[in-house]
Amino acid sequence: MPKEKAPNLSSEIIEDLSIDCIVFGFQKSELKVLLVKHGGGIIKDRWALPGGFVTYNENIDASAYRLLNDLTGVKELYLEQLQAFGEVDRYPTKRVITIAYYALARPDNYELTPGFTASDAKWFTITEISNLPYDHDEILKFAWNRLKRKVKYEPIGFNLLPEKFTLLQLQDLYEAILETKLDKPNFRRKIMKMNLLISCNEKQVGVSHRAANLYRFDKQVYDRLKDEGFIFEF
Amino acid sequence: MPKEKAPNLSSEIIEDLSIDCIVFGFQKSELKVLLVKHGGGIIKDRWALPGGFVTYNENIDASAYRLLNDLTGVKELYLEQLQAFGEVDRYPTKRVITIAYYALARPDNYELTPGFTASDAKWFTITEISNLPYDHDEILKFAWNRLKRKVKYEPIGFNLLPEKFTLLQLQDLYEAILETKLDKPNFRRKIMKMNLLISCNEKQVGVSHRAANLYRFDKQVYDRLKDEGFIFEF
DNA sequence: ATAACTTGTAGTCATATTGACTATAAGATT
DNA sequence: AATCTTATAGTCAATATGACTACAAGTTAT
Repeated sequence: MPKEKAPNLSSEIIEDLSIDCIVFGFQKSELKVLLVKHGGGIIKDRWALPGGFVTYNENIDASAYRLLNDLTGVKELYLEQLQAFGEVDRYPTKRVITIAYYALARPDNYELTPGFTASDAKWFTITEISNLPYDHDEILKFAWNRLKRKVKYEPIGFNLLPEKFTLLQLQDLYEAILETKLDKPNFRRKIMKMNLLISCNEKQVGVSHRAANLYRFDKQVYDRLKDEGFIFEF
Repeated sequence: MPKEKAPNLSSEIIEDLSIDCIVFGFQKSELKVLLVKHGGGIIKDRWALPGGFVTYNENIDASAYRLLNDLTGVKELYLEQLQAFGEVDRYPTKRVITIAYYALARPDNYELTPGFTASDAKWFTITEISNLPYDHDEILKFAWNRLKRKVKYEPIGFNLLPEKFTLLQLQDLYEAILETKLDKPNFRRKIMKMNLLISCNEKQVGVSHRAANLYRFDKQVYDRLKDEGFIFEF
């Protein structure tokens, strides 16, 4: 059902409203974030969160998708709004309020193709990121805190892990997000009791130790738990 | 530390950016929401969430406070941002993105003094609210869902209950928010174990049945739990 | 080939928590 | 005095938790 509204419905940008995206990834047991290098403008050659301006004729969610895709080539991922950041002086040259979005993705699934205002795009280990321009450090911290809280009442991993994964990989993910160490047998017991995982009846290959069983998420249970919410104290 | 930035730093409004506030209250065992009647404009005489436009020289948080105070007289309450709502057609005459805030308050603490663009201000029982203009129904629903989720990992009640309250009042609050019935002895046991409540060693007066003990929140524990978060499955 | 090492997986156990109750207390009202 | 209503204490079986131990199944080193 397309909706049309007459006034100022153009693809001109709204001067004072931008979008910034935090895309989390998980790779080699580390939590990653996708950043872009600016090709020009006031922060030329600096790494920052992918973002840009909203236009009059697009929903803000659509704007986040478009910008992320144009800047990095990443698409078809689930973006969720975090919140707006609107300090008067957060942007140096004029008043710009930004709406932050975040997403979870598998870095290996994407070939990064920098474009639009981005001269480069790259996954960074989250703990090694600092001194981002504007208030991007604050936004990133906010996003990470949200993620830390989120993993306690919603299943997570579906968008971050390969389709088939071991219990240790899942545990590593939780440990990377929460920045803690968890007890292996207890983690396993807790996860298995949720009926969230289906055994693939396959073992991992190419590891120099006893091969672990591979699991995949039961999408039905996953979605149900995501809707209902649960309580997961680690 | 005042901050000054040169361009477009004026008290002119940002045409395409508004604020809407959901103020929750608790009164007579019911969850309430503060609405205002519009004194003019395109929804003259209709009840809606208190809100208005942001100006170039104020932070968005400050804007929310200002608008709420100007419209209803309510002030000195803790506002927290929910998120932005930015469908292209959410506002009829032009493109306006709104940032929603919510707060918890004690209705009895405030004398409502409608002003600015509001001709009236009133507390409504949440379950009786419907057909708000724009996307305010959606925003309200979103806010309530957030509150429902929030009570499960943060203490709540400090801003909603009178200073001294009974365990049943606290339980009524949870029941009103969550729209469920809870078991009295179990609720009591769970709450008491948190060390969140301090007995006032006083009984309620003027009730036509056995008077219950009065409690107040232990602010230290309350704030600590609010920071740390906890897990509360009812 | 065997030992040493690494990770996987099963299981133990004391303690704490939960949910569903029952029972009794302390008033107020009829 | 009987009958309400709400307060508050306690029971109990079932389940969950945290901190472990033990053993399995492979790889790599000697």
